[in-house]
Amino acid sequence: MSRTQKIVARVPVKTEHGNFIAHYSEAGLAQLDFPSSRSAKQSTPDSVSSAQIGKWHKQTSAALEQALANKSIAALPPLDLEGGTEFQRKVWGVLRKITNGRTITYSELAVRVGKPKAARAVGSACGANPIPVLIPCHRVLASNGKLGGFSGGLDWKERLLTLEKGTLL
DNA sequence: CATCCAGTATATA
DNA sequence: TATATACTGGATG
Repeated sequence: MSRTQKIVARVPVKTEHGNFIAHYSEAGLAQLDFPSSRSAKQSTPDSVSSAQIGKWHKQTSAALEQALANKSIAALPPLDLEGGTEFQRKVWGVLRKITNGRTITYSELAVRVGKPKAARAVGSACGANPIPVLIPCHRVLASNGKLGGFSGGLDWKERLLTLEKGTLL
């Protein structure tokens, strides 16, 4: 996928689970990365360069903390989903409707976007989700109860689910 | 129970 | 154009 988005700021978000990195474009929050490894190349994150981004970041931080504390998210900053196809945006839209602690299967998700046979494609769409946690891609399970996979590492998916469901399985 | 296969949207080589 | 995916349900051995 070609993210032609222009990231104007990368700001670290400190949480009890680590240092996430929020990427902002002119339109809003464009991407969120899990702590460590992957984006260890965070070349000196541009500091907050405008009041608007500062405001968005405040919302992002709050939302992330709430999500990681198993609380309902009060507000989200505008999301810049420019990089997604229509199909992917539909999938992400459905994901955002999944309430705290609830899970869904890839196939049901496929049904909800009008393509009951596209469970596999749904998996790809989830993987393309630029904003994990806030767009709960971790609440999607395979129909047989398996976790499937997760971009940020299966350990995260498990951790998040355990956190939300109290006890997984 | 282990494989295989088609159907589907995207990405990558 | 071919292959590989965060899949699934059905067919086959």
